[in-house]
Amino acid sequence: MAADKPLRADARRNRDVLIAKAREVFDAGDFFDLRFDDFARLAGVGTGTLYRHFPTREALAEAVYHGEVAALCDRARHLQATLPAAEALAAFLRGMVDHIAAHEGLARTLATLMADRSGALAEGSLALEQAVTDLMAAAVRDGAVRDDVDAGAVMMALHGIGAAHDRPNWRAEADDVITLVLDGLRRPL
Amino acid sequence: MAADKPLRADARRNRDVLIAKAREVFDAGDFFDLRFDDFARLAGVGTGTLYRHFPTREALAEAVYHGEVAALCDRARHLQATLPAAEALAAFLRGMVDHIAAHEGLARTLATLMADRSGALAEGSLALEQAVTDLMAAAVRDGAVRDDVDAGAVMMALHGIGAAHDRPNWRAEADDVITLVLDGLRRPL
DNA sequence: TGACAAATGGAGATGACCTCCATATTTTCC
DNA sequence: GGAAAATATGGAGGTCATCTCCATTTGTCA
Repeated sequence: MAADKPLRADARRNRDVLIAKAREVFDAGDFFDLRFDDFARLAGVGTGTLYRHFPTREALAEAVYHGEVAALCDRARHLQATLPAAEALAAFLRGMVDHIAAHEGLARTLATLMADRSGALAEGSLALEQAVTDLMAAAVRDGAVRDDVDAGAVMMALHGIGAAHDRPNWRAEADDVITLVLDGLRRPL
Repeated sequence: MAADKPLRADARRNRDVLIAKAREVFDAGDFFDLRFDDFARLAGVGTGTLYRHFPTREALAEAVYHGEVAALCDRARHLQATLPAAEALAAFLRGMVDHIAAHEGLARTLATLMADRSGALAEGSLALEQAVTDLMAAAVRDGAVRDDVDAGAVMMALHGIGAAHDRPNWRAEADDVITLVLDGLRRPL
């Protein structure tokens, strides 16, 4: 996973085009209506090129997801540096809901692909989970959050939010989940 | 959705065989490794018969899911009739985790299919959501649970649990999610 | 029992996915 | 700068799962 070989110039260009186009199509929610071959044409490359760069739909999604996760992790670090721990955690989780709401198609597409039992996308989540772990650890140190529950549970709840994007009352319910999690995380008693 | 036409005897028999076999295959987790046509043969019917009864994999899953939901709803009613409201709610949610754990393959299969943006399975969840709504309403009446969060949020959290079945530490994290939800549901302050 | 309706099953059309390789582009080395 | 080696391209076509269609079988009702 460490050293990606130095890609040739045209290869790198095509790869970037594919990822950019994929993000676009994901966000529009049209990904599953599209033959994979047609996606290649849409991006202006041959099918062979598409398959060499991304052997499966999941591989493509993983690449898109990476960018997403990186941005979220940056936000987490920024919040942690500028706010008291408990507030940083709350702001991050509330912000996740905003973010998911703003990229509904993307979230839905990623959630769908994540469900296919490849587990490929789960690896991409590790960085995100680490960010949540850090936020929580800081809050525990401040005594604002219980220490007997770890980030995995929060990730599960977030996953539930992301996967349920077709519920009619999604936004309010998503906010409620975060409320429950945050209130549940305050030490009981 | 109301009046299912009276099925002919052989049709009903085949339908039942298909559902039974599907549950079996789901539970073994082999559903996606299997050509749909081969599933027909496995159940001892022709492909035409399979497709007439269940036009898609999702339709088949929905039928299996119905049975599952019905059983869970019965359990909810039983708990509600025999325990104080708050305990009934807690027992039900804890029991959901047990149930999912005991039918890992089934849960994973249903979660995967549910993610495919058909929303077909979501309808099947309505009865389950109603059961949770009832349990929560009773607990609110007892003053044991806050009244500003409704069942939808709990459903989301449960969905997250069911969808994340490949996490290495699944069981502990699932229990933690329930803990957070239950503690979050106690009135804050 | 006969006649009508409902259901069956599997052969074959359809179309998505992916491989393969002759050609084109980039890089390296003198 | 140019030739050889290495790397990447694209799209034609093979493969295989999905789904349709209808001649035949099975069940129902009077």
